[in-house]
Amino acid sequence: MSDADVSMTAAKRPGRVTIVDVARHAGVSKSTVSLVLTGSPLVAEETRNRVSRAMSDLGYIYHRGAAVLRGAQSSIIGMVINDLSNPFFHELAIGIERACQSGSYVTFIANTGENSARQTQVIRSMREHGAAGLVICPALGSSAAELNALTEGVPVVLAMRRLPGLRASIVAPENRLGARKATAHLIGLGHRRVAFIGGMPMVVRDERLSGYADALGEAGLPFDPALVADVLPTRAGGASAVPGLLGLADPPTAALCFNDVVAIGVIRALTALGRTAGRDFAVIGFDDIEDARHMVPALTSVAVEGQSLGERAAHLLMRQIASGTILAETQLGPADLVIRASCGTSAA
Amino acid sequence: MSDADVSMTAAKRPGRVTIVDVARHAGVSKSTVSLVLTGSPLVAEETRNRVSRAMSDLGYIYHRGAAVLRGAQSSIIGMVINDLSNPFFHELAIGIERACQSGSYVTFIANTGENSARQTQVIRSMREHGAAGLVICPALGSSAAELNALTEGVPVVLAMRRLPGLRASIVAPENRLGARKATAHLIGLGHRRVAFIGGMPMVVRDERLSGYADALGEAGLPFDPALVADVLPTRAGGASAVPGLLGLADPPTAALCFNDVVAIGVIRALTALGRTAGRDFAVIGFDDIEDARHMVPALTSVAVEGQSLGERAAHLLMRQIASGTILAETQLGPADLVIRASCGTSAA
DNA sequence: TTGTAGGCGTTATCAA
DNA sequence: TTGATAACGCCTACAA
Repeated sequence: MSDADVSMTAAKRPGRVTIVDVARHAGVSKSTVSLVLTGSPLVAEETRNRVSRAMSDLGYIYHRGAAVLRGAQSSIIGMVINDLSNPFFHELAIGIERACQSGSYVTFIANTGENSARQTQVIRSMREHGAAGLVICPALGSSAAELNALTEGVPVVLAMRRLPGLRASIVAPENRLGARKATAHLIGLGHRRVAFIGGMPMVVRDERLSGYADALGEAGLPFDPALVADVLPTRAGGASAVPGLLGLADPPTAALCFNDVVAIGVIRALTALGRTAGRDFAVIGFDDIEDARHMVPALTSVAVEGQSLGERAAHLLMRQIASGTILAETQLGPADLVIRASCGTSAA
Repeated sequence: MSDADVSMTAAKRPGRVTIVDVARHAGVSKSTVSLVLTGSPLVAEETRNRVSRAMSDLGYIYHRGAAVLRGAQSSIIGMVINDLSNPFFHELAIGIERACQSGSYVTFIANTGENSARQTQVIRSMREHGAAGLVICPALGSSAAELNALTEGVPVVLAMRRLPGLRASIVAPENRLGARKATAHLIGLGHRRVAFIGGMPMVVRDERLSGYADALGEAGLPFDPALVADVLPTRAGGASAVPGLLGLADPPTAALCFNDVVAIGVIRALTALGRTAGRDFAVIGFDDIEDARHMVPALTSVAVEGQSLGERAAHLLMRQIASGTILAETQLGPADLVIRASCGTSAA
């Protein structure tokens, strides 16, 4: 009880207004203010109005941290995204956010940039801030064991990318089926040499590659490793694969790309080499980002509905938070081929 | 791998590990644990190790909310973005996030979708969660008075969009100058009828329109309201303006677009009408989003460096948070014309 | 170098 | 219907 403290208090910051201040101003106890805040029906109409007026008079702001400390449910949902510069993940994030808003949760977002060390940091940080649940698109090289430890006690939904061994729910598209349909379409157009471009070693890529192989097998075509280009799933990665593929002794006439961003890079590289996608070379992407339909030529792609995938992930998570259970449930979304100009109408 | 639901036993509700648990496990007092947490040099090496081991043994997670309640600095920075589906704002957000990370702040993001009621909600929510500062791209129709009340006591930096009357710092590009340079370039190519497409009534749009008018005036050309299309700053908005403009008695041969997204819509509409941007009609965008350089034709645009703008906004904010002051400082960033194919090399 | 005693803003429990 | 009081997990004194 020092005098110094008292004078400091008097000169305190733009004094944070607390329920005690509100209570004094309204002439009630702080318990009553709390009852008003939590919307209790026990408080008299007259009193409620007086308290509400006091709150706006004083510019009171609810201190959620204190409430959570006392035991209230946290309303924070954390989103951990591997690559926000890919428009697809951005669409996914919008969907998650929309659903969270309608459930009156607040989203926390972090971009890991495929860096698993950074991912560890941000997940820890979100937990320190009391996140009630997490939607994670794991960065490349994530360790399931580490993530399990890090997310102990909170529900987690993986979006798009599975991570074998992780105790979490999963929302993802039918990658294998989608890739099979796309490849079959190219084969149906008369292509016999179809490349698969892009993607790093991880489940999504393996699934899409399997679908590609499925379609080749069904058509009696050989799986030629020379036609599979392991490049970064970026525009630059896609572009970098093209010269090598076209320089093969028996070059491909079509390609299924790991995602739309890669496809955009491929189309750009083709253009630079004087070829036209959809006429000289068929290109199909994956994800069907919004840009796909606005490109020239418009990009044929496998639509996975990023926004609604995000919404479903968020709903699945919110359900677990509300029920206090942690599930390991898998929801598969559609992957439908949307045919546009970039794959042409028949083999060149 | 079945997708059947596997529910794990949930909710060991009363099981939060606190510093008291850590202290007991390590055989020290909770103050000592606190000292270790805050990195105090006062604690013995041996003790520190024992405590650290106890923390990882028990899976302890720091409770930042409790620390903030006690008086620690909040490490949350809120980003309030008007339209995350525009790649430009996404680049801005990445820049903000990167800077915040390097300052060991955590970002909170919310997309208002140009809805000012929603903006009020999310700002209130961020404050309830103890945000130390806010970066805001105000939604259309924001009220300065309301925002002033809502952000009382925390530093705010407006990014891109000013809001007259708001007590806040501002980081924005030289819109007027950039628009003037772009328009002058079109005029220099021989165009005499230059349209301005897109944008809603707000400061950014007024600035860019003023720059456009400046350049017309300098060249002795008239400002013709018929050439100014007030459409939504979206792809669809841009596309919708084209037929009307081309149908004028004395149609434009070039257009400066409010932003790149609008320009993309314009180019698409031109293509649909059998015209080619850069050959039959010159198009310049604004912002220079990453996609601009990958389009066909590549989009001439006014580069405003979204990521570095975001970084500067974040730095300005963090400086204010650290110093405990609230400034109203304006920082103007560059707006440089990047010439690519979409504006052609001479008037058609 | 470590331990003890509050108190931050809120809510839950009990009384009144 | 409202009020007093005790936590929640952490940090800042101050004492040992």
